[in-house]
Amino acid sequence: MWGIDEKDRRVLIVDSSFQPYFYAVLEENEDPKQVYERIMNEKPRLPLIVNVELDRRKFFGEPVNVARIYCQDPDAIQKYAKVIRSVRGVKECLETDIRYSMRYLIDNDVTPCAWHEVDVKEEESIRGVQVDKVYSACSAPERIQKDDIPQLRVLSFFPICYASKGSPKPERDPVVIIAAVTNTDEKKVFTAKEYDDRDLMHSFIQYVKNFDPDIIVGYQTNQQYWQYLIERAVTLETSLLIDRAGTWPHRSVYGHISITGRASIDMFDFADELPELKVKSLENMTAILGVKNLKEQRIIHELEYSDFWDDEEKRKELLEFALEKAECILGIFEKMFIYASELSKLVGLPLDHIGKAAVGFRTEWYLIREAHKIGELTPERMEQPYIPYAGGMVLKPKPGIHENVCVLDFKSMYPNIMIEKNISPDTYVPPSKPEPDSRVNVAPEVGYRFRREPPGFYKIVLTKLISARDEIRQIMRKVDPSSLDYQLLDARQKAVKVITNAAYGYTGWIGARWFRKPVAEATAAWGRSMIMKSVEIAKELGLDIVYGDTDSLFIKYDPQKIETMIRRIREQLGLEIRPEKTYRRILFTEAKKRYCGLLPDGSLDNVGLEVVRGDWANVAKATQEHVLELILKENSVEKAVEFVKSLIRDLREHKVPYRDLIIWKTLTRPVEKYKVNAPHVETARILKRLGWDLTVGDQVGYVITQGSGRLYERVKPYALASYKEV
DNA sequence: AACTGTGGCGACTAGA
DNA sequence: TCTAGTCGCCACAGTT
Repeated sequence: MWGIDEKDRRVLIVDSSFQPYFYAVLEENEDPKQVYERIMNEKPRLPLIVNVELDRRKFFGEPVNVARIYCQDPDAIQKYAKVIRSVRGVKECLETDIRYSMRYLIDNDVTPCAWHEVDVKEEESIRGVQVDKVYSACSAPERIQKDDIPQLRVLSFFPICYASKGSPKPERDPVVIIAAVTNTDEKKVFTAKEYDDRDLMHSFIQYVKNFDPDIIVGYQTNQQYWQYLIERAVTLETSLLIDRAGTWPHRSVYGHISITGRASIDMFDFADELPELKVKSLENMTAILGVKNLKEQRIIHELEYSDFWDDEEKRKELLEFALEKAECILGIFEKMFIYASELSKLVGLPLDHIGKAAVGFRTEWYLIREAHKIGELTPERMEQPYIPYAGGMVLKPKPGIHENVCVLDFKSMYPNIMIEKNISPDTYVPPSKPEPDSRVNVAPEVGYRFRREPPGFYKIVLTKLISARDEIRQIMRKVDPSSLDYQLLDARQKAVKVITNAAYGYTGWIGARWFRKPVAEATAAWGRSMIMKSVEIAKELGLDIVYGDTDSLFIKYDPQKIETMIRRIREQLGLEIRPEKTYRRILFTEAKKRYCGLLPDGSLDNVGLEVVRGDWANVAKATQEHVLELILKENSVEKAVEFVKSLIRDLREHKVPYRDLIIWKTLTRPVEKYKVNAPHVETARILKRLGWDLTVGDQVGYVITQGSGRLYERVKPYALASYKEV
């Protein structure tokens, strides 16, 4: 364990007492002691087994006999489990694929980014290990209540690779600049001697060693830059020793690059946490987080790096540019750090893994920890066929403009349905099984059964999450909103909310260990039935419903009747529904999931319309937004028409900024795999021909040039077109 | 040759 | 993590 102690010393604690293990689940009709003997008989073939213990656990809620098999070498577990599986009386082996490091954290309830107490003995420092103290653990670490954040040393860096032709290639092209900025206000720019980056690499490595950061941040470092630096170091036949243990950065789980003893964080991985961030560039993320306005940011396109480097005059600009980028990255880190560490604490994945782990894995690691606490075994991951199921219900909107519309929302609908009906992977009663004594809840439409008692795994976990969030929000009310404490609590409740919301989707994910399609399907079915029943209640009261989506109803405002409706829903359905907001005026088209409403504070709520989509040019989005404003706020269609006319004039006269004409789209597959000639695909093909590497997830920006013919025949990458031809 | 209708692809958002 | 839903564009067939 790499950590920081209360005196801000960097420490390494080695706990050699921990033994990795896995479980063998025993057949029900077998005598556990006999199976134990049979397992022990295998010992000569499996010499690394150190101990076998019999125990009781639960698997999908069913009590089972298990043998916990301790194995000296974690790498041998998979192989050993294979042998043990064939022992008579062993049904299956479980938890064989839980990494040793995670096993340690879970079993000792050690939480990353949190304070713990542990009895230690000081040890001699280990060669090549860069810490203040090395200890061995004499006790299991114990979590303590302490929220202070220690003084962390953070280093942000931004490299610039010279590209002689297309994308830079590490075996050919040097790293010409590395800008580094620290949270102690040090700024450094390392440069190559023309095209020789040997010294640059050495001095950067030396600098990192000297500053000894706890956290190294960058942008696109996991996918790009670390790999580049690694391969570059190999090409130059130098070493890249920048960690605290004398090893190279290495690729680890989820495609993350690990730096031993430090947390290596790629801020790009956190771009998904910001839904309003459409084009995931460093510039946009910097702007959206309020670190620096777009207009104040220097722009040098990747295409131009080599031109700037080759030209002595412009080279200075490139250096300043790199430094600015490193500063922006540090700024982004500071805005996101608290959230990242709260998420890490909640889920239990280390800070450097949490960003790269997809939502499904975050949810899963949270569940694995909770399962361990209640003696529930974690299922193995299994291949599942993909079969879709029916989800939420969307009501047809009444097109046109409506005045005073109130939105009623069910509070955490799916989680609360799962709690209320005890829907869980372990409470599901398959058709082949008889109805248990505890009786069952039967889902509407789909007919799946879930036993009512005892509380299922999901009910336990979701109840805990929901009440945790309520508690945090209670405390927040008493805290000064501008304080650090408030930020901390807010980040904490957001992290809890994300995991709570993902729980339903998780059970329907075919990659999930706890995948049970009936769980997801039944939850959605109950959701549909709830909303339909609510519509009935509203109709009985004579309320006018103009729209609804999954867990919400849009109703013409009528305070008394709405009050009655809320009460009836609580009494008859057992769920909480509440007024979320009221629109002064709202516009629906004939389409579902698309509308624009005017809120009491005068702001517009744009839902689903082009305004909020990332695949429209800025000029189109801004125009739609303004038109909606004129219609909803000023009630004037004429003004809107006039505005559009003047905009078209501006467009023809090239008065609209070039940047606003670019259309961005994401590549969802390798360029060769596309079946159609879509504009963004054609753009990608052009870039590829010029030597630029494009992979899945890359965003391409293009403009449509003047002329006639198909759009894909007229596209150009935005950096390669001139305004005149657009 | 120019238009119209339709099915499929692809990207993205709304809601949990 | 899931499903529901929209919309633009392309490709192709059929009509004017």
